[in-house]
Amino acid sequence: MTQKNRSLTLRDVSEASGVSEMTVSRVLRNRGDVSAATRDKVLTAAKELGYVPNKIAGALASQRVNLVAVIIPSLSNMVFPEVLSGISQILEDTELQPVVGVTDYLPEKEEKVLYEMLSWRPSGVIIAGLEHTEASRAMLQASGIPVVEIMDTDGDPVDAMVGISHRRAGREMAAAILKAGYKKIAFLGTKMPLDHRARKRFEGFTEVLAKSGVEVVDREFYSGGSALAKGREMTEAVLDRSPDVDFIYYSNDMIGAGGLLYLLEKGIDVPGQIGLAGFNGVELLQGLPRQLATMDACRREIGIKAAEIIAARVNDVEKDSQVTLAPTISFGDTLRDA
Amino acid sequence: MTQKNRSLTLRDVSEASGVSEMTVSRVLRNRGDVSAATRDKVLTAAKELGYVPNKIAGALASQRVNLVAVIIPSLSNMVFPEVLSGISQILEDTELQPVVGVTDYLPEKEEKVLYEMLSWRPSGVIIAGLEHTEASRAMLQASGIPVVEIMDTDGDPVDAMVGISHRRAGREMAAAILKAGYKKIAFLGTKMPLDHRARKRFEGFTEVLAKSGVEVVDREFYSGGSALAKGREMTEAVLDRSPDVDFIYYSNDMIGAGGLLYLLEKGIDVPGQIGLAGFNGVELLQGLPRQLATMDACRREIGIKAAEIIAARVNDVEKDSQVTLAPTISFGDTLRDA
DNA sequence: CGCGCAACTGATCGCGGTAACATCCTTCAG
DNA sequence: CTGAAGGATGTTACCGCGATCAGTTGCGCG
Repeated sequence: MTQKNRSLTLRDVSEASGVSEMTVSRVLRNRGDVSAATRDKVLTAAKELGYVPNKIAGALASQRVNLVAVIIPSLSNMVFPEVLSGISQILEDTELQPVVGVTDYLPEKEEKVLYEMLSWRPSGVIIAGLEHTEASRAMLQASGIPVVEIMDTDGDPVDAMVGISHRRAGREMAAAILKAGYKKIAFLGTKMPLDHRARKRFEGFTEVLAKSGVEVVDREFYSGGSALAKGREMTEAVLDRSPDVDFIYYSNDMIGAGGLLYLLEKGIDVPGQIGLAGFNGVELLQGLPRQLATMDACRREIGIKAAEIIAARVNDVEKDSQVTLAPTISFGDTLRDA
Repeated sequence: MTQKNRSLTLRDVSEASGVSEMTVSRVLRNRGDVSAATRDKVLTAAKELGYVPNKIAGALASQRVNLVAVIIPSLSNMVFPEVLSGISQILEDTELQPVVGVTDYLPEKEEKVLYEMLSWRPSGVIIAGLEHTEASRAMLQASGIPVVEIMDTDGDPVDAMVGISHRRAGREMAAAILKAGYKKIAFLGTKMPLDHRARKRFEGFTEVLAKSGVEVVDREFYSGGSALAKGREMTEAVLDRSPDVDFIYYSNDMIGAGGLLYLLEKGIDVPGQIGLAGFNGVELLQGLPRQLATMDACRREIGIKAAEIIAARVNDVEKDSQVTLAPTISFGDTLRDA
């Protein structure tokens, strides 16, 4: 209520409470010895004025910024908010705070976002993926702060790395599908150049199929739009084109769910006539008529581990910095369990 | 590659390029006149060193921080990422940058997050809802920066406000349901004290029903878990308890979708025997066997308008600062269109 | 030929804090 | 009674940058 337009400073509080700025600073940060009496005086004055410390000045003076940059491709993907929640959970017990940047899967935007973030001198960086522009890698390298690359472990990290092997995830799914006796396998996914992890899953997938002399009989890619609807459309398109398909592997659960709903509506026997599998294990989809076969991507766990590494490093503790989690396959009701 | 551990400053670049720090600063910010020759020298040196400007120092010196605090309850709700995307879209064309804080629907956490954000002296605040703690309102008030409260317009804003009237949304849905001839209406929603907007929709909803002498015959609330599965469970529970229900109003589309899937499985005639409606109009759900009746919450639009207000205010342009958008009902396939 | 102006560059100061050190009291053991 | 130890506070010197103002140069023009 008592506000001109110049924002308050320590000096205002110090004048209001009759002590030096330094003492106010000490009180507000709970640092050093301050008598109970002055502490109260200061606290009261600060509250009365509605003083909010200026972290900009504080950070500059102390050379410490308790922010962790978290750089992810998208927020609407469901996957990343879960990673974030793992990160937040851990950081909540520290003085660190996550700050999120979104790249829309664009390397140049990633570079821009990273630059922007680094210019705030965060205490650490958590960044999705191992593929970055030359410049981005250089910045990360040069930043001198802990960097954790997450989600994926198929490649060389700049520093630390936490994730799963998407190639292996693809391989395992392929193996499970073959073991269950499916032969005419189709793949439906996102446009790939953008999404390295989906690409790697596909590579692992085809690799194992190839070893058994099997080839993907059909494939279709989408971008944009409602994933559920796209899954439906693409499934229809594929069945139209290749009626003898007996398995469809989707690059994510959402389009898989669309496909599942479509097939059930058509009265097709799942998993008898056609088997299905997705990827991610999104909790959101529990509640479908059938449980889609999928593979958990350990999203929360990845966030947790990554945050732990950063938190440890910030306190100069070394932590195991190459963590490969093992995704587990869940057969659900759409993949015959061999 | 050439990195000890002390981070680079303007001085390093200035020494490397043989000009003053001030000139380097000008080049890097594209401000003032600098000859092409020196500009190149500086840019080269900066790139070679991998210099990233320190915004902390810059912000302190210039008293300008190009951040907009965006405070929302949750990221996993689907609704908020969409608002965010509207905000980003607008801010991308300015020098402003959104920074997101999440409150988990907890007023105390909101207060903490707000405090934290304000301590970075952002240029503006976009915050979900009109209900805040006393202290939060005071902080917003005292901050002296533009504040836009979003999503909801049933109440008094601290400053600007963009959203829809959730009471009205509830009223309109109730009217449509009554008009279609449904009489035995149940409500399924989230635990309410946390979510004021859901509460207001419910209030508006019952208000209109009451005017026609109709009362909600059953209700059920949930929290946590997979919304789809919860919708399924709750719907089952309600039908068990009140078999004569002929309409179910869900507080969000996700649980509505769960209910829809459940009813279809049970072979119940929708919307003949039982009608359904949700809220939000989430694009994600296109692709369900039937299109759920719903009401668009104008999420993207809200983000856009809010960001526009902030952007205008930052440039000292006044903008219409109380925007009430009109949600439109979409009958889909689960509500008889009277 | 010198003045005025534009184009460019540099020096100084201070943004709002904090680290580190200095100072002033107490208190209490010897 | 003295001095060491330590608690409570103040003083000083930056942190890295940008606003401001003060040069410096070159050039057109009267």
